[in-house]
Order: sequence, then C-alpha cells, then structure tokens
Amino acid sequence: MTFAPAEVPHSARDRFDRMHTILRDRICLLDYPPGTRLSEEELAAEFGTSRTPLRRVLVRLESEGLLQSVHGVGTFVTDVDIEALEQTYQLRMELAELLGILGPNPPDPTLWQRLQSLSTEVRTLAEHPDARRFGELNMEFFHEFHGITSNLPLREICERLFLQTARIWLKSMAASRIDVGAEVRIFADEIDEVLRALAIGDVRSAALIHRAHISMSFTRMRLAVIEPRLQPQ
Amino acid sequence: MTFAPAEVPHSARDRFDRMHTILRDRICLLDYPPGTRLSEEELAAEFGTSRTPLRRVLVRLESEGLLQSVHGVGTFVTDVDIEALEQTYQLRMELAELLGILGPNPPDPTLWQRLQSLSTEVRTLAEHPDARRFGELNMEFFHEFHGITSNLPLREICERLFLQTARIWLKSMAASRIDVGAEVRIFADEIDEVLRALAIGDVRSAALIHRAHISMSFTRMRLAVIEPRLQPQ
DNA sequence: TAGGATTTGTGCGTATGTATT
DNA sequence: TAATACATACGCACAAATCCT
Repeated sequence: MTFAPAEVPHSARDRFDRMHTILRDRICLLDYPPGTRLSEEELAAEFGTSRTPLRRVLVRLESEGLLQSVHGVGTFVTDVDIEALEQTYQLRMELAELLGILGPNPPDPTLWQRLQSLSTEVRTLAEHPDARRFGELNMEFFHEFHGITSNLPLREICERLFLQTARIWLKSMAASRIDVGAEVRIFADEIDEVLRALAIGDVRSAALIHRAHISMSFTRMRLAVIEPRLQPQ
Repeated sequence: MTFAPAEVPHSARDRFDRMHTILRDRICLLDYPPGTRLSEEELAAEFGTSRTPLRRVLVRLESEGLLQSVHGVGTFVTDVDIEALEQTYQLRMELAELLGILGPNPPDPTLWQRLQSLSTEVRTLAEHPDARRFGELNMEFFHEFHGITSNLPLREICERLFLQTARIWLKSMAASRIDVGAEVRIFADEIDEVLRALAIGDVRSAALIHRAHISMSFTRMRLAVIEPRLQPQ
C-alpha cells in the first residue's frame, strides 16, 4: 500500500492558473490601475519563475482585453473609454436577462449558503466601507450568481465581460465623489432582493433584478463621470 | 525626398496574426479535424520561426477553446459533445437576435457589395458543391454579417462562438449523409432573404432571419447525427 | 516494472524595436 | 541625427511529463 500524500499541486497548469488569477484580480481591483506598465522581469522574480511562463500568462490576459503588449515599449493595463464601456454595459444587461432564461438553474444548498454569507459580509462592510474590499465582494458575487444558469458558454461570457468592466467602475468611483458607503448599501440590497427571488425558485426574476442593478450602476457612474460638476463638492 | 516603399509588414504582431488566422481557419475548416495532434516543431518549421512565437499562437487558440495542450503529450484540436454544442447554439440564437437590437447598423456600400458578391459565389458553389469551400464562404458571411451591429463586444462574442461551432457542424455534415448541395442552396436562400431585409433597412428582420437559420441548421444537424438510421441509406 | 522516445514546459542569452538624450 | 538605455520578441538547449515497449 502506498500513501496518497495530499501534495501541493504545482503542475505547469496550476502555476499558470495561479499567476493568471492573481494578476487578473490585481488588474480588476486597481492594484494595477489602467495605464500601469507591468515589468515582466519583476513579476517573474515575484513568482519565482523565468519570464517564459509568465509571458504565457500575459498573452492570455492580453487576449482577455486586460493587457496590451507593445514591442520595445512595455506591457500596459488597458483603459476603456466611456463609449466602449456603454456598449459593454448594454450587452451585459441583455446577457443578464438571458441568465434567467437559458437553462435556469435554482441554486443548490452550497451556492445558497455562499450567497447568504456574501450578504452578511456586504452588510458588515457597509459599516466600514472600503473600495477594494467592495470590489472583491462584487467579483465574488458576480461569479457565484452566474451559477443560476446551466449554460456554460453564457456563464463564461458574462464573467469575461464583467471582468472587463469591473476596474473601470471601481476607478470611476475613486475618481468622482461617489459615496462608496452608499454603493455598498445598494449592493447589499441587490443581494437580498436576488436572494428573495431565488428563495421561491424564481430565477427569472432574480436575473431581472440583477439586470436592473447593472443598468443603474452604469447610470450612476455616467452621471458622476460625465457631469461631475453637478455633484456636490 | 525618400521613397515610401510599400514594404510587406512583418512585425511581430503581423506574424502573430498571420499564424493565428491560418491555424484558426485550418481548425475551423477541418484541415485539422477534432482530435488531431499539432506538432509545434513541424508548424514552427512551416512558418519559418522557432517554437517560441508559435507557442504564443497556440496559447491564444487554447484560450479561444480550439486547442488543448497537455504537458508531455501534445497539443490537440478540441472536440465538442452534442450537449455542449446545444448550449452554444441556444446562446448563439439569442445573440443573433441581439445583433438586430443593439446598435443596429445598416450596411454601408462596401459591406452591401461584399454580401451581394457572397450571394453570387454561393450560387455558383451550388452547381458544384464542396464542403470546404462551403465552410469558407460560411465563415466569410458570418464575419461580414456581424457588421450589422455597431456593438463591438457583441460582434466579437458572436464571432468567437461561431468559430467554436463551425467545425463541428462541418464535421457532422461529412459524417452523416447530409446533402451538401442542399445545404448550400439553403445557405444561398438565407443570404438572399437577409439581403432583402437589409435592402429596406430592416436590420431587425435580417437578424431574425439569421437566427431562424442558425436554429434550423442545428436541428437538421441533430436529426442527422442522433438519428442517422432514420435517414435513407 | 523499468527505460527510452517523444512532447510540452522552462531558463537564459541575444536580437529587435522604441523612446529619450 | 546618432547613441544609449531598456523593453518585448526570439531561438535554442535542457528539464519534466507522458506513453509505449
């Protein structure tokens, strides 16, 4: 008989996924704001590898629209202008509605519990608002919420588009005078409304509530960014 | 005064795009059927480069779902089972409808002319049906048709999902006893119907016609693949 | 069970492109 | 305009993983 040691997996695939997730989250949570140059050498050193496997990750992030490499110049975190962002938001709204239509998938106990604990965490955050923590919880909620559809391609696309817009939304909140505390409370309310719909198995309504909140968050952002002078200073 | 020679552009970016397009088309047109192992060494030799830049292209194709690399084993063209395919088709149908809703974009003269010449080419092909040429024209038509929306993210996603399913559809046509000639004629009719809608600026109807044809082609495929015994031999 | 053949993954030196002085 | 600094892109040798004999 041989032991089956719970070895830490560090195959090439695992190392790739780990670096990819870490860098993706740093970009989406504004640890690397748009325009930041990423040093291949520094990152390779941080992860304890050579530049070769790191560059694989950068190629992937570039194909996901989060980075852009320019020969001889550098690798930069992409920015998104307001018009392109509006197109993405309009599409995300339609896709959010589809989440409740294509293969509606009432949450299993595990997902249900995770959503409820997220609700609690967001309520807790509301007492001491923090933009980065808000971004983290927002990412987690979107990820879990996409589980309401059993349609995998739809899930992946919603995830992809969310990750493309998350940092711009966070950035606009930091740049304008949007009240983070107010946004956190609105977010907490969204989760509770969604949970209320899911509790009775009404996946379609949960999706519509979600769609409405995507729409409203973009509207608030546009008002704050385009007409900042209308906001009290 | 210096000459501005129309040099062939062969920057790193161009070389990448060229290799990517060539390999992508070979996969989607069944030059490399699902399951085929791609040799990094052979392909690098064919393109006259080392494995390094070629591997960049393979990473990209893997992120697009067309390839899968396994350490020590090889890089393989992915296959898609019928359930996953159905999910993708259902999503593609909904997105096709969105093409006519989000930023409807009546074709400019260039696009119009291109679609008309495609119609002619498909009619010509109907006389001497050929599966690969059919695949090529089909790819071109989808690519051009996506120009009816000004919503770029939607365009990219439709393109991406189409490229993921194209080869499976071609493969099922080759495997079963679907009449390629009949499919070509149906395709020609679809193009003409779409053109009829676009001629009067009715982008929404063009999108609905397109959606209907996506749906019907999947239905025909499912009937031929799942119940081949019902087909005359 | 072991070992060799083959394939992808990695490390590193060098080439090439860009911006600045 | 030329030279220098520094970034990404590339080529190659080797390591690691898998498969088959």
